[in-house]
Amino acid sequence: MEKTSEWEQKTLINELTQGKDLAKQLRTHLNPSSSNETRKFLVEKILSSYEKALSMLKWDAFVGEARPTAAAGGMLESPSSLAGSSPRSEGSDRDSNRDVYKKRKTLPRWTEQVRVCSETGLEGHLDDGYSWRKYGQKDILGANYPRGYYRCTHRNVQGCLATKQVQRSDEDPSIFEITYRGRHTCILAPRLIVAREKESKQRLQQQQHQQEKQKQPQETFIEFGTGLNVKTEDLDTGEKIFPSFTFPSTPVGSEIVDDYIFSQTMAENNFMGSFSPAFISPATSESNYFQVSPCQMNNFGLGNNLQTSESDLTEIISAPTSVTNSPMGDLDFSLSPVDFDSNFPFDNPEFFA
DNA sequence: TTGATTTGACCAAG
DNA sequence: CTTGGTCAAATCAA
Repeated sequence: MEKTSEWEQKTLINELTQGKDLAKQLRTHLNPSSSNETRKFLVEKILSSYEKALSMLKWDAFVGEARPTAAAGGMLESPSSLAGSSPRSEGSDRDSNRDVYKKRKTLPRWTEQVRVCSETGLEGHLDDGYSWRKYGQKDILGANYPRGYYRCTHRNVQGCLATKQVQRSDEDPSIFEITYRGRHTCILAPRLIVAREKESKQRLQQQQHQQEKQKQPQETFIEFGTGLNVKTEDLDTGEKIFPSFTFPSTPVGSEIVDDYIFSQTMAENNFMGSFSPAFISPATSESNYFQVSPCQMNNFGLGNNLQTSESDLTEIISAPTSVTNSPMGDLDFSLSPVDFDSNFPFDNPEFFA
């Protein structure tokens, strides 16, 4: 269990650190010789990083709140706090998989409203790094556009229960409202994220090279531009969403470590000190909602997000226990379950080897 | 052939 | 009843 939060912390820290590094990058690009595109791109990436981090924090804060034992530790969740009793256990009466309907409801849910500035930028945030598989589409009453239903590609293999809904906004078709449900418990996903990040950074790198050498700004690079709203809607159930299957600690590592301009992260591990006290007790299920409009378009009136916290903690998510025994699960133990602390060797390539 | 998408049916909740 | 969410067979694509 704890390893999940470990992973999340790493990802979180990764995002924050990345944001910091990107900000540094941005600072160096404030001189007039740098192109506007570069700066825009950096801003996008920074916002994206912080947005991800905040999303995670909201989730973690919720978990901490819902489970008093962990509250003190907040997202830093001491391993012992959740150790003992896993709420699942019986799972005997789910003969039909029909009661996924019930269980779905208990998953955490949050919404991102993604504005797409250009057609190609569309993929910037709609493709969030996870691999999704569409499993349905439905016309929604009062909506001009159908809602698409996606679930994690690795659901069957790894029991990842994450799903998302994508709905195009009526008024502004460039806005997509993406509702996420559940956290990814799959292993591949984080790698994909990293891969993507790396990808985009490399693109930035290329971009910079191009600009420096041939002064040839390219539209494509800035089309990441999205306006992004995130609200945490339903943080119901403090139950263990991640039954017994957790991530290995690896994913954030291997690819990040290698290259590029953002002397990636973790090297200067003063991060812990900076964020732990501040984030321990964020206002949980309140309108944790932020909005940015990097495209400098007008803000759209999405500011009032009613939080309908329907927390029926009675529902227990019992993901297939079999997942625990999956081969992937072994990875779980291949890496030391160290308590995550500020000395976590992110910057040590060997750790991820 | 395998994996993803489409799409109508089905189910639960309200 | 209606509606939103999911399933699963058919279909498409690599």
